[in-house]
Amino acid sequence: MNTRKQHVIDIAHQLFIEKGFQATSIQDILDYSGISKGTFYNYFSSKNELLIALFTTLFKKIEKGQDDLLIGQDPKNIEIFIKQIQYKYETNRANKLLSLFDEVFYLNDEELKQFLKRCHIRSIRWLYERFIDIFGESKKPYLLDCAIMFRGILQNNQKYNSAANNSNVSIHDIVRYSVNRTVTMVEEVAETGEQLLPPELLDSWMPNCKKTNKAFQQKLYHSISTLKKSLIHNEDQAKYIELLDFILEELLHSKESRKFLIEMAIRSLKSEAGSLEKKELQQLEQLVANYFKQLEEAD
Amino acid sequence: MNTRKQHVIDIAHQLFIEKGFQATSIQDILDYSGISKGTFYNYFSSKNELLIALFTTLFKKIEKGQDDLLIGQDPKNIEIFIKQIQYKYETNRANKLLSLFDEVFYLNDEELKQFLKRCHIRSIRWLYERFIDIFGESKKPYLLDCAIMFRGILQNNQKYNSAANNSNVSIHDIVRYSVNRTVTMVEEVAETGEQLLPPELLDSWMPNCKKTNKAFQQKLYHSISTLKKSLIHNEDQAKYIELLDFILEELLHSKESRKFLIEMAIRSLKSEAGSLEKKELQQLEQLVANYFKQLEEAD
DNA sequence: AAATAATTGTACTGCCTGTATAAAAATCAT
DNA sequence: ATGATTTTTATACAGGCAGTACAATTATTT
Repeated sequence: MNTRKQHVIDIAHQLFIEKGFQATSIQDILDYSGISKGTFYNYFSSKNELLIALFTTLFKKIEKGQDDLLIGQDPKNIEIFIKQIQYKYETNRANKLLSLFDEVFYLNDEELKQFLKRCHIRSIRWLYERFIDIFGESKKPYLLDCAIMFRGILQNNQKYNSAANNSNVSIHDIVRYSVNRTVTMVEEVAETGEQLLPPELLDSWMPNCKKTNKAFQQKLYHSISTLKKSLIHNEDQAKYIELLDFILEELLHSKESRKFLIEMAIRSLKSEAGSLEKKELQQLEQLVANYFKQLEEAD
Repeated sequence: MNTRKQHVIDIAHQLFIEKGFQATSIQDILDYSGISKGTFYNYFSSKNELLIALFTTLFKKIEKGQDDLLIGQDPKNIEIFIKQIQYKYETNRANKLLSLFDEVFYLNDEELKQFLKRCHIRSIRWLYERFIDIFGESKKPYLLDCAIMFRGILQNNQKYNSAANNSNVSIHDIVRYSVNRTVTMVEEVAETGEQLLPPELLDSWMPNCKKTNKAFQQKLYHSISTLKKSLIHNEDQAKYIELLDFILEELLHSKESRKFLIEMAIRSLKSEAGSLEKKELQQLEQLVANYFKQLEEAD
């Protein structure tokens, strides 16, 4: 990667650590890195893209560090696992990755959200597979649940421990404590047979990005809600809202959206709309047209 | 409370559920509730204040609901506890409270953050005290850890279960499963004597809001970082940054800030500052003056 | 040296939160 | 009921933000 671009990422990372993502303006990044706005948008199409680039490099680094710890070692050895987790959390802490991750997850950007979800699932899957190494194939049906709970236990212990900053407990202690709890849990649920989520779910989570679909949903939702808003004080409000809700429903929740119905609904709205809504309706029409075009291409 | 004001809160709540807090603009709230901007800012001093008002009413409602379930019942009975937790999570889900809470925690507003932290600690304390009811005084030293871990287990189980929306596991099952794990954990740590956080910490967390202090910190930090930024291309950058960092350090991390040193530092900066920085320096001076005044009043 | 690509500076759009204020409407006190 | 006070409205405004547009300049390739 371009060293200049990497330099911008590093500066941004530093600023995100100090002030948080949302509190850091693009102008801040420009001032500190000494590049111009044009160059920034030549490198990244948006602030969120920069964040994705940052996360990508950090996650790669962490994954590599974790994998290196396993090389030439016995995967069954739980001490290695502890070292791996400890490494991850120490790196996270140094980079304030967890806060950043939390802060950013609920931003109103489908692409970013999908990316973060994928990272998330990836790390759960990693845990799950390491648990198979450690606890054996026979415990498999319970290990997704245990991976999820281990994550919760560790994360919360870590969070409250750093809140109690006077505490002299080290990350190593926290990891060991959390692992100890998990070992007992695995034994217990394997004994009683209790299960919440079957591990097969992981497969259905992984490839299922549907990125374009989600982005479409967001745009669609935005368009419909703008239209609804512009109708608030209209006398035939109820009728129009019904039509808009129908379009939404038909596009998102029916197995196969009926194109002619939706087109008819939009036409009907257009014929009675004021000039203000007309522009928005045209956008909606375009959006729907693109959606169907894309569907046909996929066949 | 004013019914009109409550109505605005309800409308806002609905919008936050549908679109999220950040994606809902004040204009949206005005349009849907039919009030004017002036009235809005008469009711709430900011969007964040509105959110605090919303959280306050919701939390009160949940706490009351939980307490009502305990009336006339045996506090030792774990079934009642399960019902209480189930009630809380069902209400949370209906109100999307957890997402809202997560979304909003990292906004750049100290007052809001302090408020949310207090809510957080409050709920952990509630768990801890219920655990004392259930598991007995003898287990007390381990019950803060267990409350924290229970929260993590439950929250994660719940999160992944709703992600796997095809799952037919009910909230009740998730709560019961999580409680079962916790019961074993309590026994285990009481046996082995492992402890991360002593419960006495709760007391030191609770009253210690230091709201004004935190708000001051935020303003101070902002002021210093603006000044730093304006010095980026200054030749004596390093010297000034050193001075600024000293002021920050002395004000925030020394037991008793030495007023005369800080005033001297600011004077020295002022004497050599450009006109641009002068305005910002004056604000910093004012901020520091107010801080010391407040300290003296507190004595 | 010419052609191509990267970078800069600046002005712009459009959205946002929050402020200011004068006019209108509603409520209260006498 | 009327005069005083508070609440509400409408509207314009300030300042900050992300992102776009584009012509002028500087680097890099060929």
